[in-house]
Amino acid sequence: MLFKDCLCFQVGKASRKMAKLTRDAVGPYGLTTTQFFFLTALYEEEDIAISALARKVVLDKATLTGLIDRLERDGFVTRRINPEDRRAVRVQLTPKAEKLRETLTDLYHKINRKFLSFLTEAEQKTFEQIVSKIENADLSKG
Amino acid sequence: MLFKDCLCFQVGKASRKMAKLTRDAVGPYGLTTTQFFFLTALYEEEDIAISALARKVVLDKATLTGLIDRLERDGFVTRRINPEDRRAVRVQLTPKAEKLRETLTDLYHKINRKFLSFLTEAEQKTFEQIVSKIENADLSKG
DNA sequence: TACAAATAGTTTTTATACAAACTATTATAC
DNA sequence: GTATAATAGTTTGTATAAAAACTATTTGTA
Repeated sequence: MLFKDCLCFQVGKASRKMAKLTRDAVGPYGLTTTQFFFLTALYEEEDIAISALARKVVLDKATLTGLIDRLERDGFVTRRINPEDRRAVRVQLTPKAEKLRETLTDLYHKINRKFLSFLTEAEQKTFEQIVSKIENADLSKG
Repeated sequence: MLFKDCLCFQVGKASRKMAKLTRDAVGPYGLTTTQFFFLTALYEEEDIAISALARKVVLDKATLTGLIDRLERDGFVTRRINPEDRRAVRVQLTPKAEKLRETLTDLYHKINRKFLSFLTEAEQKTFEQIVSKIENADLSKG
């Protein structure tokens, strides 16, 4: 089996390619791919805890600390401590981010439609199955 | 369309998951996922130029500089300037890496077999099509 | 042959990404 | 009611990952 046929490598390669295409599309708004997706998740559900966001975007909470730091620095989001649980920090969209809501949401849908347009319906379905199988994968067993 | 259905996000999520599972498997050998795949590529074809390796693993040459730096530091590879073209640098495996060749190659095949075992033959085939389509994707057109 | 263009790698800078250790707060157990 | 465990985020350290600018070398060309 050759290196290029490795499933993990192929997924990584595809991921980098898609991230790059996305970055090219969202760069003009001063955003990286990850920042763009994070904002999209926030547009969907605002003022929620960092831990909830970490689960939603499937990234480590330590990764979110830095991500939110930079988005806060660039004026897209704010942090507010939840007075009912002072350990928990909630993230809010700033007016700057609200002003971009429609534009970025449209762009998000446009990018995704574009990616999906490369695949047939059957491929889309199969792909979701594959992702869900990988999600639940466990190398240690068997 | 909800955030979780985004194709790019799903591929990224799958990629991170597979990289993590791989890391858990190769960590005991003092290697990261990327280092492991890079070594695997070298086991397949040694003493080739960095630019050729960059094409093979589909990473930027700047990324390889750091990757090779660390593998050199940890005694897995060496750099040698090609006397026929003194711009070009070739990468060699050290005795330490050679000693691990069979073990790591076996592990590589084992991990990949495991990942593939989660998918049906049809899914494997479809998956390759999808990756190849993404590879050639272009968001700007259309 | 001299000089521009191309190529190969590195450096610098920035942004993920995560493990492990840490602080602060809240929940639980006794 | 206090010690302990659990939870929420941050900090620290390390490793990707790539864009842009840079150096060195080679190639192409006039």
